[in-house]
Amino acid sequence: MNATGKQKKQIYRKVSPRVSFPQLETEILAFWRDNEIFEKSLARAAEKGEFVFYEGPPTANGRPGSHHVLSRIFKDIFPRFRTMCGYHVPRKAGWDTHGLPVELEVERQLGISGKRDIEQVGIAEFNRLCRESIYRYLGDWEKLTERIGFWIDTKDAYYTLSNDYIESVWWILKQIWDRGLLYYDYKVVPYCARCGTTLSSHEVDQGYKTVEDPSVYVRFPLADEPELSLLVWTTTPWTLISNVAVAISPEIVYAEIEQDGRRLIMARDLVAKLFEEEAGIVRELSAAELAGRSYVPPYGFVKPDKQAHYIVEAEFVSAEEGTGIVHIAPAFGADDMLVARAHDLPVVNPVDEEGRFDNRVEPWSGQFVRDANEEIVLELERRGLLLAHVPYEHSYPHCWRCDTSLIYYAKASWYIRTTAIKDQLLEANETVNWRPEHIKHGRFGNWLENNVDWALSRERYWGTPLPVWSCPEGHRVCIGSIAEMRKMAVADPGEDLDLHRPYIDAVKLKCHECGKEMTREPEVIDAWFDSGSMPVAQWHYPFENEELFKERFPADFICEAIDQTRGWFYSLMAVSTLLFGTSSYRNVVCLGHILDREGQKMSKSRGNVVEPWRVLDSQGADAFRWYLFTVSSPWYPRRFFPEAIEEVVRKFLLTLWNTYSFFVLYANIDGFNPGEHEIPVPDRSLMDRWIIESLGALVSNVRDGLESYDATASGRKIQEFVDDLSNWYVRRSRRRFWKSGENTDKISAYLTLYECLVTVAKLLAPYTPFIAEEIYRNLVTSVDESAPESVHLCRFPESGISASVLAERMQLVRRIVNLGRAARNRAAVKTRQPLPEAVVIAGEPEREALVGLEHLITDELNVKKLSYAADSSGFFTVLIKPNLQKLGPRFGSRRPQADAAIAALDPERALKLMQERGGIGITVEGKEELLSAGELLIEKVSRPGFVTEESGGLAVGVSTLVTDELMREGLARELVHKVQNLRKEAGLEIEDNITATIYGEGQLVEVARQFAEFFKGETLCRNLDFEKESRQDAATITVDGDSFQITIARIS
RNA sequence: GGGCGUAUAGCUCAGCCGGUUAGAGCGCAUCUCUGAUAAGGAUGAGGUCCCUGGUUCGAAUCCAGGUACGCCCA
Repeated sequence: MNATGKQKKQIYRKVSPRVSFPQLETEILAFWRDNEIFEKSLARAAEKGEFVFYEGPPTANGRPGSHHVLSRIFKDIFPRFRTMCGYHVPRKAGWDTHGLPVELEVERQLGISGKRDIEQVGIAEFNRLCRESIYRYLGDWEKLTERIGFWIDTKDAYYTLSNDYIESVWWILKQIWDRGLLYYDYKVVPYCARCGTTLSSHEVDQGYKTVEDPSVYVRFPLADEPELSLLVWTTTPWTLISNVAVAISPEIVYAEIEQDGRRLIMARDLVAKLFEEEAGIVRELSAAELAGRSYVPPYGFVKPDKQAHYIVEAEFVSAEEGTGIVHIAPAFGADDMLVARAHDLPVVNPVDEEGRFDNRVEPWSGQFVRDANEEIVLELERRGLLLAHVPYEHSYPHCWRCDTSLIYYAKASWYIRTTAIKDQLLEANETVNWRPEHIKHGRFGNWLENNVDWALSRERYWGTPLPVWSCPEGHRVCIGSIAEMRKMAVADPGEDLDLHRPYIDAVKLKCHECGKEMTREPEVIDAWFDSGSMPVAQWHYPFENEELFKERFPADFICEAIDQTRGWFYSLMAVSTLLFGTSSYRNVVCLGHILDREGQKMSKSRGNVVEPWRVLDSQGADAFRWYLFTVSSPWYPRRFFPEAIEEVVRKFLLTLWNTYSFFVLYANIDGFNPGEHEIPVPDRSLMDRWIIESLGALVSNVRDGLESYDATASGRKIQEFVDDLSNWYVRRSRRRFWKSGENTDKISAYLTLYECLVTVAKLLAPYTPFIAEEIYRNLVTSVDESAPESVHLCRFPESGISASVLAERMQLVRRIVNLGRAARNRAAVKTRQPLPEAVVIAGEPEREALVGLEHLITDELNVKKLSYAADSSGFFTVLIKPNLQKLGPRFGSRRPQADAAIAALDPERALKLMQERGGIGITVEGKEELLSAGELLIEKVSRPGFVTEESGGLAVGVSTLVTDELMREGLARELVHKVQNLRKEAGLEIEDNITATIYGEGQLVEVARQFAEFFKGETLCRNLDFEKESRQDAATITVDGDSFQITIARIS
């Protein structure tokens, strides 16, 4: 019996209700590390086989931020869950180490900018610094990864910069080459002629400015009908020199017009826009009539090597502005290049890499193209080809480094013909389970539908070198392995060759066809190809690990943020589809972004990034994780700021913690060991059965949720359960733990609470692995030596509980309690003051549902008895309302009249009729209509003498009659309450016994005498004495103006 | 410019199929309970359900067009 205070050995480690989660987590981390728990979870027999996870390699090119925490914990939770379900879930880490961001970081660090600068530094040195730069932040990443509890094997990580990795990538490229899908061609890119460099779209975005360009309307006479001209519009006159065709749209109607004695062709709908007065339309022409006709080009500096200068049809031509006839210069426009490809047009490019006309363009040779615009316009005018010339203001990109206006320029690069496997890609996508679903046929599906060939090469330095060598004769070879390269090498490159530039560039091969020396093509490849190759390259397949690769392909689960749809999600799928014709992943969780408090994207430049360590050090990883898992659906963008996490700590983690510490406190006092007792659930109280059933429902819910990759809904369910457990089960069961002696009811309560806590710990293990471990270890491993040493080595709970009506019954109890409390509040009577009666106004079904649960209501409301009033007549005001859900469909547009007829009924009479005859007639637009019971809603309220609260058809009245006896009992409870506070203030332990002496006289002392036994039982008081004299050094207790003095002392 | 997503209380979010008085938590005010609790309960203040139009007896919900923000593409 706890009240005796006899000392027993503490079974469980004492738990302070005050806890520092960050400190606790540090201890748990040490436990995991020292005992190799992660390794053990991997080493266990996998009953259910492999569950394959692929780590999308982060670029460790800067410090990790809060958004990385988001993706990394989602990468963690599902593998943890699957592991607990009996799968073997290897988690190989990986690092994306190549690419432009790394180079830019090094450029910044060196204070240089651009390719010329880099080459001045030297590629060897530059790449050495790139390599260094990657490793600089790796430690930060590993530290954060461990701290947030992301279990991934960083010791066995793959690095995209390793020779093994590169060799696998080469092998993949060779497969693609052998199928003829790797080719070299022109692509039009934004280009800064001054810096001599291509700009990425991101860089282009940074440099848009509003500028004024000449916009010209130029005549292109038809070859076989020179007096009739096509009217062409352009804002880049300098590109006219490279014209090879004009494009028209099949959607547009064209017209021949006569203007100032000239006959012109242009889009009919633009005629009025271009010429202020109505121009003379001679006739209309369809695109089909025009297509294929030849015209006289404006310039003949460069002779095209293919058929050119005729009219083609293209979808992109619009009738928004211009003339509906678009001049095509494939070297200087992306759309133009597409048209050129489609029609096998020549690419004419008389512009050098510095943006100047070459010597073929005699008049302007050596001049920067945009600077030549003005003279070109004048020259056109002299020849009578210029029809109009108007300044045109528009937004145009400039180089963010040097402010030079960019040109679009055809650069040759290497492509993978992904368009050839588009159908396979679409098929592969069908096999993937996307979360959220809309990505599949939305963003990602659309992207696949609009697939264009993969621009693979980059004229850069720090990346996987393109394994293509060529000889002066134009023979080319793609190398698929180091061995192959060795065999063809002119001079053996040595064993420890770094496959990066510049070392690989020095390797020369001997051409199989002509015997001449082959040099490597200078490009490196897109870093996305590296990461997309990871299913193969992480294993150095096919050079080794064949078994491993086969076992771990494809992935069951991957997870990244939404910006990866065109990034890793695509590159991963494209590479595996190219190689094997299938997707490399089955399930993918696509996360939204983390925004700041204002809904703006977090970025370094805005300075609104929340540093993850700030959260981890003050609130801990579990809090961070729980917040991110449960605050909203992970695929929505979510606003985030550190204070938001405080709520999670208070609301969830501390509630759980206090429930746990409550259990440990009492279980230690009672020496409760679950292994020593067995009480079948059906033999326990309704309260116990209720919470066990709720737990069972929770288990199935969480299982279902995690199986379908939804952590949020089930996380919220856990939170609700913990709230119920703490604020209803424990709250209502507290006296059962406190009761003296050992009895079935008390043991039932312990067993029940124990089972709830242990199960919740297991359910939480994937979510909040730290607190779950703490609770599990203290509650389970302390009493069961055969239990797994870590919650993460346990099996995830299974639900064997079938649904019953108990949940609904308890729900009813809680609704009644809520109404009763509301009523008390309204009557302004404290809960400590007992009241004679609460009346539940409800029907027979409710009455039956409450059998066996009444004590919960009387206890909670502090009333002497619970009674029922089923028959409401005479006690209530009755209200009737139309049931719109039923009457809407029935009456349709006549419903307002029906509403009016119902409103005109006498509610009392209507209720009576309804009860007696089951129906009531009304008149709607002169027609008799019979309403049945379900078609009206009936509400009842209030009863004289009681304070009544009503909600949702249920009402509870509380009698406010306080008799003298009840008042004295209320005072007694006040006394107990005050003395309990004294005990607390005196620092007494919960199980300490005391003696007490009361000094003084008056009503309050009389109450104490009358309720002495009650008082002694509640306060663990062995001896209560009374003295008449008051004593000034004692504590004073005052209730309602009456007071006495009291001293208490602990019995040792 | 195009595609996809998001918008509900001061804040973070629920709201299924169209239905009656649009909810929860936090925060604020007042009251209250408690020998586990940093907790719990009650009441109150707080809403242009982003805007406009449409469908419907009835729209936060469905449709169309817009606005703002985010991502991707051009």
